[in-house]
Amino acid sequence: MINITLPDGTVKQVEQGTSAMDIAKGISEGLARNVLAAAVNEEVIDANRPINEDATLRLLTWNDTEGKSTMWHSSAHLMAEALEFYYPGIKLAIGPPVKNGFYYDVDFMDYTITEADLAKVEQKMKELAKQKNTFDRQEISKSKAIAYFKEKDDEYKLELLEDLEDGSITFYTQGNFTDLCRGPHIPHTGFIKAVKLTSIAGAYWRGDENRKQLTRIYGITFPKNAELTDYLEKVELAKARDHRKLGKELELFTFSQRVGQGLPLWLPKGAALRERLENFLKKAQRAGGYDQVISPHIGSKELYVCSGHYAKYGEDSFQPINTPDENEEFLLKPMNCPHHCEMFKARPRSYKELPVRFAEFGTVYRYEQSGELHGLTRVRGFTQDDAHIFCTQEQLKDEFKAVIDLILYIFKTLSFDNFKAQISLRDPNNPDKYIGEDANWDKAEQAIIEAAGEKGLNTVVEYGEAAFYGPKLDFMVEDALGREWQLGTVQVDYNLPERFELEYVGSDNQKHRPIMIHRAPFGSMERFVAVLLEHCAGDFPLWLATDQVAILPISDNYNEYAENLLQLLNNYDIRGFVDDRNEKIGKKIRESELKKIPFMLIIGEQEATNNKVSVRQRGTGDKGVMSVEDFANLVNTAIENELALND
RNA sequence: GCCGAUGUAGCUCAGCUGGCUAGAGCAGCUGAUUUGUAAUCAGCAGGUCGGGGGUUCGAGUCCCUCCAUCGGCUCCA
Repeated sequence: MINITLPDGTVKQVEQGTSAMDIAKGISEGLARNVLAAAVNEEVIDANRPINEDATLRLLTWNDTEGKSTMWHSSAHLMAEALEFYYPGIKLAIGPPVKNGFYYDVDFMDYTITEADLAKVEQKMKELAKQKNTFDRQEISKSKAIAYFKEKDDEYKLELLEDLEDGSITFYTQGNFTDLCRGPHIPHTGFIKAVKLTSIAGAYWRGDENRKQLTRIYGITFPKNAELTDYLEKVELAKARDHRKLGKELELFTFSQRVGQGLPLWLPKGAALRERLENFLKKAQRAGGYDQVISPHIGSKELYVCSGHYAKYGEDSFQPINTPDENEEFLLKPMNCPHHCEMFKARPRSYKELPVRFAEFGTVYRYEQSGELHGLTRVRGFTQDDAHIFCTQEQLKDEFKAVIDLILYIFKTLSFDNFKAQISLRDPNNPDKYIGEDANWDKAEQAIIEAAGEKGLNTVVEYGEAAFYGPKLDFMVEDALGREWQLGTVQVDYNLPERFELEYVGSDNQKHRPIMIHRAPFGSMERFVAVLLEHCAGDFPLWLATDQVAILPISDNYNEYAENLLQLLNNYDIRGFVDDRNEKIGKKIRESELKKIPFMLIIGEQEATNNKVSVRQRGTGDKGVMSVEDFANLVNTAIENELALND
């Protein structure tokens, strides 16, 4: 007999070799019908595998993320089976579960498959699912596994097998389909009730653009049809908050083929929004001891040769601009750091003035691959809320922590609660990607890890995500469709100070090399506005709203009173406009709501006579009649609350 | 850059298997209406159907090519 400990602490004694499914049946048949897999000692395995020793057990259902991914993994196998039915002889690469569903990478050989073909594959999957075929696990020797895939002529599986140890190789079979797979899988295909194949994309074998491009088919499955319907509705709702759609509707920005792809045009309302964000950050930076600087949009090629950027990115950048004079070459500024280094060098520096903090809303230009461009989140010309801090080794950690505080303040003010703090370190397997001394890298990585730890940040570490000149702490936020974007970033750099031979005179009257911190709390104005737009679905907080109030006269008899009101409100620093069109009040209200204006003032006979305003709030409706002063206080108090640091 | 898809008026869309002067709603303009918490009515104007080339008696519709956009991959100083 063995002891099985359940999550609630109860211990069940069962025969050795009992499966999680047997235990589930012992608890209730209903539960057993929902068990997709099992976490035995926190290792996720097939629910029908025997348990041979004392263990903790969690029965995994659709409500567990592991349950979902097990189902999606099995769904990838099911899709592969359906694909082999229609396209015999195709070669299968890998088919894992992902965040929302699964995919399978397939070499379709001479077949062509388009999105129109997906419907029949879906149908086949449903048909196969109904057969309730079990997923049968089989341990197999490496030589037999190789023989199987040689027979099948699948070079991808054979390549995967090269990396696997004999004795650890398993096959899973359901229906007519057998795949090399570690598992686990759901008990049988019947759990899959709803199927949606979402898209076809190209994907390089093993993520390497020099290798063959395979066809990736994405899909998602559910245990109930209703859940699929819900999911599709959610996706539609998410699309409604897409910043590209909202940006157009709210007239914040636009693009023009004639101007060029990836080059955003900020319209008046968008420019005003940006300005408010910039002023907000500038104020916080002034308090933090930063000095604003300004540098030009181009720089001599020599500058970037010195910084090392030219060697790294020169070929893949906008190419140098040549002047009428020979041998003069300038590059569009791809980053601000080299300029700031030259500013630091403008005169000798004393330890007494460190840290020096140069801040600049610096517009930079990068030649992003055309397929990479994406709304405002990935563009070719963008403005970084950049700053470079030059400090001593002793000051590094405190400076780093102050930057983290600044970023958290901004995120908090804008209610970005769901961010991920990612520490990006070197890829230990790929040291050639990076420049600079190993010792400096070690120091810099250590400083980031410590500072993040001391600030109590909940971080994840990603190896290989560092910049080529130094490690980073990045703040990632998801967009409406769940894609992650890097916003705020802090980077420690020992490299540029070396390359630019930056120096300060210490208290010992000796020359020392400062350390540099690159940081951008927003990341870039473009990407930040994009993510902010999707975050608030265009309902900006009051302090950021383009127009905070729409004054809506009931007829043009009250236009004059409305204009006077606007003047009054302007004196209270409240932004707004009078909708003096010859339209009915219902229409004016509707349009103000659609334009997401936070407050509406309805002005008619009563208000004009009593010198009052009738207040309507976006989304919530009529707030009653009040004096102009009371309304102004209402607005300004709300703004103060939005901007208050409440910790 | 690569794979797949899409591109019709400022916006959202219709236009069947190629066949008369390409339609609608909203927005715009003109006029009427003077209005009380999510769309007043009427009229007018607006499109080289993304660009170029081809097939055809005839192309928004079929083919080629380029451009842009969308979903991914790769990349992201």
